[in-house]
Amino acid sequence: MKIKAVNGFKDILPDDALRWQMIEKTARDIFARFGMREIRTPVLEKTELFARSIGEATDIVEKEMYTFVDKGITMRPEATASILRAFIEHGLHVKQPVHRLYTIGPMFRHERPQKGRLRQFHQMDVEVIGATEPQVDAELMAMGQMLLDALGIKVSLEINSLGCPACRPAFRDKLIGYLDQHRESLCSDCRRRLETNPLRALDCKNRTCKALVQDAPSILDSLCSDCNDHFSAVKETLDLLGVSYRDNRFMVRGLDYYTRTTFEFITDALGAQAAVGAGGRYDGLLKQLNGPDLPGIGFALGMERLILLMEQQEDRTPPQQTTDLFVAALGEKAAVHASMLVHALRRLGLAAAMDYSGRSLKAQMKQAGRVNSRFTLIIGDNELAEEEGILRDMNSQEQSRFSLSPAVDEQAQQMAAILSA
RNA sequence: GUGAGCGUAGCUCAGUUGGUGGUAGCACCGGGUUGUGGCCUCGGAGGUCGUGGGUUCAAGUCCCAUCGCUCACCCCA
Repeated sequence: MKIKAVNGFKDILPDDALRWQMIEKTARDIFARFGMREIRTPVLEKTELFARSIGEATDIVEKEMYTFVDKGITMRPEATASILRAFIEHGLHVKQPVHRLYTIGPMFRHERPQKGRLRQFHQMDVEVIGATEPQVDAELMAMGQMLLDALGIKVSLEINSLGCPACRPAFRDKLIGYLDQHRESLCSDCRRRLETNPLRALDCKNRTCKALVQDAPSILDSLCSDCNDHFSAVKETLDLLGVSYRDNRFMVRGLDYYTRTTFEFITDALGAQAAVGAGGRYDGLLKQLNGPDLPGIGFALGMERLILLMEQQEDRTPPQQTTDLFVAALGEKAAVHASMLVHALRRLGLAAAMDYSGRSLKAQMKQAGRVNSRFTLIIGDNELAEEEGILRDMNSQEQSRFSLSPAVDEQAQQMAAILSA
């Protein structure tokens, strides 16, 4: 029986890794423009951290976590909790009033894998801690949009407000009242949600529930004046920044800690997985974790989903690794010269390669093409005798002579000059 | 946790109502070009048909089980 990767865990092979690097580079660059600084936290945390932040009654905590029961530790299902833990543990808040942080890495959830959903998946996660201003909410969404634009991914942005502890309970009661009236028409899931998390009935996909919910009381009508002002200011700022969005009063989030602003970047191109990025404000969460009473807001982008969309939507060809010079050597003496030259070139910062198997020139040329070599230097017995190799431009197919006579280091300098011209 | 579908070469896949010898393309190796990649052409190598059992004169093909994968529900990035 063959040993294979475990279900829901995927290898990222060399042909794909360059795309990952490109996405991460683009993200880091844009995050830096917004003053975000990287933080890296462990993938393992005390189980209690996630239970207390994400919420005991959420699906994630109830049945999706990879937990070492005997050790009381869990592989992170999301990044926010870990970042806040680190923030609190190291007392970062005393250094400055507002922290802008990001992290990129793997998350783990024990769900049934399907398109765009894995058990180990990767997120780019951004958190701003210590700022309550609605402009920050809008700025984060604008940043997300900027990144998605840079990657050539088309999505739409939907926003909502979930209110705060001052106004959400009243809405919750109103909603329960309404749903209870129509209890008979609700699907079995929603009848259960009525007890556990009535808000989630709002984005039920069942057709009759969907219709029913259209006439349900709207959270937006129940917001307290502070929350209402906040939400208005968020939208105003989005308008100012030229970020388009759509109100979606039915959008709720699967994590308990969200307050006020929530948002999702969604697509219809990924089957059941609509959200490629999502987040929101969590103003009471730090205090709840025994930290300072600071507001926070953040969001995460799903790397695998971004990649699926890019493969589907992109017009340009994916990046490929290239080689500056391939040296094709014929015979042992030539191979010795080649290996010294290749090493000297690498010392100078160039990507140089050769083949040690002593195969035919044709085979070596083929290899040069395979590694996307810009130039190939051919060294055979004739060339050694004349102390001049043949330098071939692989694109134009033009060939010229290259002196092999001075010291190897000087040849490398010469070559570097030619390659950078 | 629930439901459906699919497992043939490294990859993508043919395989007709069960009928002898398992396709092809891509990729790989070699020749045509005795020292020149991509294109062309010729050849080569590469398989326990997921695994186990059953039906049958005969199973890649039908049945059962099992393992694996995929998609969907739920939920989520």
